Amino acid sequence: MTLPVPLPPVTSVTRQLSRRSVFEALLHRSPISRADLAKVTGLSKQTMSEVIDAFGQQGLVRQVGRTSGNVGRTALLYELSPEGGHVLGIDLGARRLTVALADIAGRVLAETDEPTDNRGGAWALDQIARLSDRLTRDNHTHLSRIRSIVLATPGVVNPRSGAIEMSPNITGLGHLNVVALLGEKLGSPVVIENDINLALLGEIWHGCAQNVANVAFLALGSGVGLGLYANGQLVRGENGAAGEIAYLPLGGDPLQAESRLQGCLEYQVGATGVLRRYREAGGSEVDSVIQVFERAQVGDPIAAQVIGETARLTGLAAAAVIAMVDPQLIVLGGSVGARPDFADQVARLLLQLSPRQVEIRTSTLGRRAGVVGALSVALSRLHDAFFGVSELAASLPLPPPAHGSARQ
Amino acid sequence: MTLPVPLPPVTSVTRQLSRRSVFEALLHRSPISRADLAKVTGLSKQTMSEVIDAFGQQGLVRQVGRTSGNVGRTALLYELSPEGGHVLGIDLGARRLTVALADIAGRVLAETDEPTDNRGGAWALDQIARLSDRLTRDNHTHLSRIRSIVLATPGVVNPRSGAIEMSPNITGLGHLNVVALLGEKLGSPVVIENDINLALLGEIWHGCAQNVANVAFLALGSGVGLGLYANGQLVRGENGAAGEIAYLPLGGDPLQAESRLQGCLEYQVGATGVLRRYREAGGSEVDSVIQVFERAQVGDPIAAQVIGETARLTGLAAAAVIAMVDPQLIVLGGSVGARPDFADQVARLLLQLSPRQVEIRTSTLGRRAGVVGALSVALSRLHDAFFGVSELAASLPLPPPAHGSARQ
DNA sequence: TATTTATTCGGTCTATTGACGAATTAAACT
DNA sequence: AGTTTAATTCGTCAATAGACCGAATAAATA
Repeated sequence: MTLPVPLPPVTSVTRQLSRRSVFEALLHRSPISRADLAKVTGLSKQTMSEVIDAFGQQGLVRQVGRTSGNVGRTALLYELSPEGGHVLGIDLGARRLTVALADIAGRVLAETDEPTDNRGGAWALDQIARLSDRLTRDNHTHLSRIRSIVLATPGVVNPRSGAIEMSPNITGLGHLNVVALLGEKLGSPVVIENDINLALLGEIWHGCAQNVANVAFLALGSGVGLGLYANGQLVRGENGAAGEIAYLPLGGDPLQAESRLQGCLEYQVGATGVLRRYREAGGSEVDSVIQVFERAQVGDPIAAQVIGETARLTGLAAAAVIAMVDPQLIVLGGSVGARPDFADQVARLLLQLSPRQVEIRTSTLGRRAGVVGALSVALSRLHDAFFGVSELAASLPLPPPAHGSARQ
Repeated sequence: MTLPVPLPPVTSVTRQLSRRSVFEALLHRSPISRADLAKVTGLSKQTMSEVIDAFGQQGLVRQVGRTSGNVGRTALLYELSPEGGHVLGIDLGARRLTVALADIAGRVLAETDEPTDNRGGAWALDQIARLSDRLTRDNHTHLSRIRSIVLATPGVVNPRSGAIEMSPNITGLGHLNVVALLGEKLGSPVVIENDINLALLGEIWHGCAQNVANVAFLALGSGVGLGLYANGQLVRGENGAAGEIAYLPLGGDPLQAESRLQGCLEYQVGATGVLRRYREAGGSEVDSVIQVFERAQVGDPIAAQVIGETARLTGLAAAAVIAMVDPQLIVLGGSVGARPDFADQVARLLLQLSPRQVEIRTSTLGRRAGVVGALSVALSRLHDAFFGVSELAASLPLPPPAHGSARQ
């Protein structure tokens, strides 16, 4: 165990670009020799040796053996070292708290979960700190070596301040400065992101939506929500409220009191909505949507009808998503949405609802999607902190209109 | 008039970055002296002189006078030269063809229009070539000096191939390879983009949506369409069909034949839909939506009711946009949507439909929006061709999942 | 021996720094 | 008032450091 890895010293832009492309190659092709790295990146062998030396001194890279069997001198092989830094992904759900640990190379080292402390607020934050501390210690590292943390939480997360603006399911979280408190407890920069957005990114990184630039994630569980990924970027919206489709004006009168309170769509397809409709249609006593599904499977016609209506409304929401953002793929997730029988019904309806056919898949990561997505963002943030060129990547802004623009 | 400007010779990445930031400063602050440029860009005076010299030799920059009145030596002032290159924006509408000319600094030099050749197809392309040729000659330049052309057209434009996939309003355009044909006629690279997307970009550049990162443009005229701008980027969708909200399942039964043919929403709020509803409600003989508005203004209750219903459905569509992408601003455009009386009705309805209030504005560029947006894209493409750093991808791609990822 | 890897050396390109002359205004002095 | 001096700013020159590459060379191995 070496000393904590220092931040890389300031280098010139061009060296930083070289470092960046070497890092990227190491990320995707390790273990790899310096000669191969030079071929892949287009840099010279000379530059490569310099960069690898610097990486080695920072603990970013380690040697892992050498080639054999080929003609010519054997080559030393290198890979990213776990010493380079670790990241934490945390999914703070209303029922379950999950924490996962990965290293800078994106290797998921461990994952653990337990029921969320139902006293909420500060207790939940304490619980996060405890669980994170244990997870790191159990895996030969320590909180002080964590370089980036991302927290998944339900509710609207302001993309500028990081504040949680609506968190109906976890009590007393909206009033806390979670970023500051958790950052202090854990000793690393913390970023908060909406759980559905992170579930989407999870599916994109390790799940059923890999290598896709335009995806929508439609989550249906106790509530309803949407994650949008367009042009290879997460769409957060101006206030972080993109994807809050509870208020989509579908499935009922959007002006009636219930719609305005809970959201028109969620009033119908949210868990309480499904149970209400089952009850009102004369269904027998149940206390979870899962039970309605079970009833339907054993032949309860009322349950089947209620679920069919839920699928119809979900299909309408999916059709709206397709019409508006034209994704290549829609992933259905959440405790209800991820059920294959349910997804099949939605997909069948979509055949008639939308003129352009879009593939429908069910979430492959399930409950893990959020925490995996949190890891992916934490990892990206760590990489950008080391090798970011954010100020360069943007397109040139156009000049504002001049006052004397010609017309004819 | 000098010789055609040669492309800049290949330079190193770091010099290219310097050139880029000098160009950007010139774009936004000209006329400006070399000393000020050095301060603004952070480069040294020495480097600045080298870059400005190179720009001058390429014809990108010209001297425009000198400072006076200040203490110290006078400074020479520089600005981008029109010799640096011109761009064309073209809006090929079903009724009107508009062409506009700008120089590399974003100065709009001229704009002209005439009725679209209603024979469509190849005739329209010939007409574009004629009008473009005339516009450039009338403004002391020539087609051969045009470096970038963007064409606005109704219909779905495939973002990868540039092919026009659905163009209901202009006959015989879908079967032509417009990019190749027009590029050959005009002698410059041509890019095609959906007219509503470009109208949105026009409002962002020179209209009512400046300095906003998340905007939606809701166009209501003969048809209905949407342009989305999120994270400072246009959302095109996987097939370029983002914003094709004709098929949004609002305002009627999305499964009925008419909805599946024309789109559920457009069947109601498109021009033919409005006229049909007015006729079915017993309204007197009219042949344009404008006339229905005029009737309503002089007290025709049926016309008022029909327009109110149109506004209600437009409000529902806007509410759906707000719920899904959370824009900071919605711009209403198109011959119907841009009417202030109509927009007021929509805005009033939105107060009740959406829990979060979003500003509504009407298009300030009107019919010019498309061509202005085309200019802005043409300009951005020219800038990127000169100073692009596209190979420096914005974010490092994460590694794909390894096979042996840990769990516990 | 042929081939591949890794290192060393020299050359080029770019950017920065500090010094300097040129040009101009402000202030001081006769 | 007119002239001289100081201060300030602009742009260039020369020297230097960082980074890259290519060629030559040494090392290792089938």
